[in-house]
Amino acid sequence: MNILHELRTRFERVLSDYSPEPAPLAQQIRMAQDARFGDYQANFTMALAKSRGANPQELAREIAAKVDLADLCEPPEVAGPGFINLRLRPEWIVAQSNRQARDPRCGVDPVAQPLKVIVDYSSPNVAKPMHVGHLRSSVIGDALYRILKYLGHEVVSDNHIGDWGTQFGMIIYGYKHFLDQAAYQANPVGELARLYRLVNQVEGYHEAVAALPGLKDRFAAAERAHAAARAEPNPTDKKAQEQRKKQLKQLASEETTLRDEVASATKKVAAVEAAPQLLELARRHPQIAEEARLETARLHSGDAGNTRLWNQFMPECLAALNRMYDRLGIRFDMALGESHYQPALAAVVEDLKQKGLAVDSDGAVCVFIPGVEAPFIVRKRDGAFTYATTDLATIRDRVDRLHADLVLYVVDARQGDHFKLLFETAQRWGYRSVDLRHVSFGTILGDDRRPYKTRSGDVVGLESLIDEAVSRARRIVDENDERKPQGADLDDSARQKIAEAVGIGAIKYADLSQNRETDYIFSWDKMLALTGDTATYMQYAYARVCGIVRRGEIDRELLRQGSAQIQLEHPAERALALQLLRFHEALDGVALDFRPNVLTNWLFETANRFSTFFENCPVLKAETESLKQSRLLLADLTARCLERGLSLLGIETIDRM
RNA sequence: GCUCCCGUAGCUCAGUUGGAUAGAGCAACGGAUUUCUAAUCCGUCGGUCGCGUGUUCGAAUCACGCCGGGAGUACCA
Repeated sequence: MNILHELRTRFERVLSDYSPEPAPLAQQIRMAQDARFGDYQANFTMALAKSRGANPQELAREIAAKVDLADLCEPPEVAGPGFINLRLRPEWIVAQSNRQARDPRCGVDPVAQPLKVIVDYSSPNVAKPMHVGHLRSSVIGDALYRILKYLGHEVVSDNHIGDWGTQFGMIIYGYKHFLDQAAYQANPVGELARLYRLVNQVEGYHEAVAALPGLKDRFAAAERAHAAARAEPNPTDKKAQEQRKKQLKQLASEETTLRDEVASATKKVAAVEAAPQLLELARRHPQIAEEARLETARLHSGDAGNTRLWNQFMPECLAALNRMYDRLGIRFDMALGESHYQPALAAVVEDLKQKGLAVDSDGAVCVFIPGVEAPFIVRKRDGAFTYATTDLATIRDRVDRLHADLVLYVVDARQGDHFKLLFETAQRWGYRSVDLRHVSFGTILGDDRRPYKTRSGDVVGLESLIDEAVSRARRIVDENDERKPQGADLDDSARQKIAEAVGIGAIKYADLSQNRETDYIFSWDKMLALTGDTATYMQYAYARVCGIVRRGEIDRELLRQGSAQIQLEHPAERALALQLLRFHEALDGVALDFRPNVLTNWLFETANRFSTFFENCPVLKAETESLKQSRLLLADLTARCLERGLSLLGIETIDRM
């Protein structure tokens, strides 16, 4: 039961007498912002009265009198300029709560018309170890997958892994020239990662050496230009002053950018020159970038040796990825990587050309979208396909074969331009019925608020992030357990299990609780915080219910099957029960714009209200047996909703902590 | 140059397609434990919602213009 939805439906029936478009008006029924205004409020009368030239308060009273709400609300009140305030009837809340307490789905009815949804997320490059940058896509995507599925949609998760790109050529080149056989035997993926980094570093070295003189010249020129502009007298005219200020700023920013580039290139060169072995290696492989590209090209054209290497590397790489996903509790229904679509790419380009969508330009094959300057390159000058081509082939497959209604791409906001072009091209190509959505999220920034760059060297690996989170959690678990008044009651394995759930939950929650659009500042303390608005708080509330149940030796299953009835006398009980009834609302809220933080908000509020209930309403020592049963049922329902809600975010619960 | 995003309390952020007196967490300070887990609860302090103009009954939210920060922008994905 979605209360909000129910109220809107009831109002809509009346509103159709007032407007040909009652739905948008009914949308203006909201949860009340202030408890004094009741539980829900209708805000549409002011706008409606305006368009009809009526008095809003009179209109509000008129509509309020017509709406059939008697079973679920107290008589509506009109307040202020024409708000209709709605307060739910206690009996109605009680009846709904009792129903919800017995409902295995926690009061969430499946959607009437399920959609076929494909959620595309995580998409790491198999050649490189996963790092914090992959976290957001993986965690947000997994949560959306679970939530949409729970709402009743037919959802498929797909890990569109990068297993066919330039990086593979680099690994193959590294494998052929720099392999440490013993290290590869011991830890294949670790050695491949080392090879990737090595090739990347040497490539970067040559690039930097080649670019440095030019960069230095440009930097010096920028410095001179900036100095010269500064030396000029300040004009007296106000407009000219502003213009000068702007110009100076621009020159300063150019200077800074070039200074950074020089510094970065110098650093790359210095790093290699500081290590004689590296330098020697670089000298022996002057064409490394070009050679690595050739290895990629050979792989793509079916070269037997490189294909054999690819087949040799892939299982190891995938196994390493899966170990990480296992630990994070993330699973995919399919993992169709770039290589999977390789055979289909030529046909995509041909088709685009035939339909007149793609044209030759500077030797490349591009789609041009009117109004957009940048081309959408589906085939490079050297004949290779790009990720644009792969993405188009993927859409074709997802629509033609999988019959997708909706495809979510959970990808960094910086790829917004790519998706804009991709979706536009797909439409023109004929894929109009499918809803393609870029579920974008903010960039991970460093502590200095500057974008967190993968190649900066200071990459925080996902593995070490998780280890750190778990060990921090373990320390808290130990401390807390030993401080218990009755004495510690957890053995080592129990503590470790709790630490895993709490630590990993903390990481996920930190990501999910933030509006996905905003940039994310990477901070150990924030990501691993275990007090306040964190997963731990919800897990703790859950564990407290389990504590009550344990202490009272209650069989929760039997409790639900029994005849106990929820009664809501104390304000804390009412507040909690009403909050629990809004579970469905919260999930619908997530689905509306694919924002998991709507669910984290709900969970936090729920745990909050439970804590208040816990302080004020003794359960096992309730005054009467029926009150005890009522509170047990309410606590059980709270636990089930918390457990369900957290699990929809991919966060585990533990019975004691 | 063009396109896009961001600017809310000391810090990190919410703010549900415009609603009533802008909310949390952290930090600071003060309380609460003979009572089901104090990883908690209750309270205090803290804000020209970057600035300005406009749209209207009503703006943190919408439009336009500034200021400040960031991202993307032809063959990497």
